[in-house]
Amino acid sequence: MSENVIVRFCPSPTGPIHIGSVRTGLFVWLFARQNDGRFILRIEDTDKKREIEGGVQIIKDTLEAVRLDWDEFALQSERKDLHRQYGQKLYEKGLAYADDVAPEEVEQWRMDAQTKEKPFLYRDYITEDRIVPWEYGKNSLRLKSNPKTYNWHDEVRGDLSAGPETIDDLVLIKADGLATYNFCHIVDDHDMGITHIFRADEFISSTPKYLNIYEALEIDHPKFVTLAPIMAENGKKKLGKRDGAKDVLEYIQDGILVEGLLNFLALLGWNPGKGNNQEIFTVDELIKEFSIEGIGRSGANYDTKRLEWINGHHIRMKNIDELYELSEKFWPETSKNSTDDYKKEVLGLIQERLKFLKEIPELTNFFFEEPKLKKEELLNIKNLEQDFAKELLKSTIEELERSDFTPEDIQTMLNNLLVKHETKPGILFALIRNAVSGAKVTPPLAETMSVLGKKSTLLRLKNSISLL
RNA sequence: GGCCCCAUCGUCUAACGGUUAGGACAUCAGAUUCUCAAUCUGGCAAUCCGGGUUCGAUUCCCGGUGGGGUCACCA
Repeated sequence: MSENVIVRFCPSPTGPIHIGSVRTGLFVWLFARQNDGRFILRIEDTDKKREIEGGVQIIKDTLEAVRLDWDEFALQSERKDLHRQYGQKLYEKGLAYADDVAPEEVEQWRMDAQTKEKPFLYRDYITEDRIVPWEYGKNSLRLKSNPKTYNWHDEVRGDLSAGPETIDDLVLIKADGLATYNFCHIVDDHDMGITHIFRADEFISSTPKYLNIYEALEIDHPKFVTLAPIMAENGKKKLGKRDGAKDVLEYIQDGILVEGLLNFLALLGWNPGKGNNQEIFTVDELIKEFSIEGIGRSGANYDTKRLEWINGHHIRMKNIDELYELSEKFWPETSKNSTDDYKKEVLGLIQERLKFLKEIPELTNFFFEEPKLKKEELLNIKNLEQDFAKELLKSTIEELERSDFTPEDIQTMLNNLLVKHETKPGILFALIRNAVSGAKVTPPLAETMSVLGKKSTLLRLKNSISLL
């Protein structure tokens, strides 16, 4: 693409960041990195009523957690003098005005429009005599709009247009002296030299209003790149905070890898196209392959199963040392006295069946703690007689005492036992699995016992005999 | 309600007028000397409806339907 790509991601500090926002951030970031451009994190904090304590930090923490690094940071509220200057310019040109209509009255106008089943347009209600001199910080400044049909081009949606009925006299600078998003994003984008605006679907309908402002300001607008919304799982609603949209940090806390999450999000609304069926991407591959042409038009449903499948791939792509490092916070309490080497071996056994790291405790607990078995649980195997079970366990112990406990050797001995007792793996292996792990689900037996070690394995086998 | 956007298997999507409509997730079988997973093989499964344009429409146009968005001194 072009050389001097400058793009921005603009969350507002109103709470946890959900995946819809991060998806937008990811696309912006990928585009910047791909084009050796500049990625600006600009916090839209001009609504002080909605801002929450620590909101800015949450945004920074979240982006850091998913490794979207920014080249420049800005707080929009600190740029209010610039916004004021631009507002002043419009005011002097007669393209903006202040009025003294009270919020309550505006609310009445709105109700009136609603009763008439018409869209509420401020310009239909404001009258000349209500206009007053603009006093910055005391009253608000509104655009004197120029209602007409606007046509524009969107990099994803193509040619779009909307008629004059969508144009209105919106507030540019609020009575508190801070600009509205509608105004200051335009000023800041222009001032920062933004080349592409990535944003979601819901901004299409306000774009004509923005075009009106660009025109009044006599400046060009960046290229528009519209992203389709992400819909809530199972639902047809746009994914929002109230629809159970999860805080992105929660995914990380559940042990979804950053690579997995970004891979998943990238594929929600983008694909390499051209018959390219690749599903699993590293971050570097995403940077390389990403393209605006590959961005889809229609909304995508968020699908947990797919996220887990993708994440499983990324888990398996890690070598054991990397994965072990990532797994640090996920081990069960019972493992605290175990060595790193032992835990690494355990991890190696479960790596390929892990979808996210929070599953580690349930899959590994028996490696660290002796099973507390009841007799019925031990014998809960089809057609298994107690006496035969006892015989099998005794025989298993005798064999394994002579083993060097490599998985291969254990497997050989297990096979011998099958022949010797004329039984099936479904019975013998299930019995041993019960005795050794107390778990219904484990990695393959021989490997499990090998990692567990000779001493521990034999002890557990003996303990289970004493139950019978 | 006005305006705007969107529409292919249950889900994510490919096919930029000509394909037996492809892939993936999920699901269902089978294989892998045992469970679970991974892997492999196979099955099920879609062009919202109606009109055009065209020799030919998933693809282009119009209308409907459905879904989403928007109409704040929120972003």
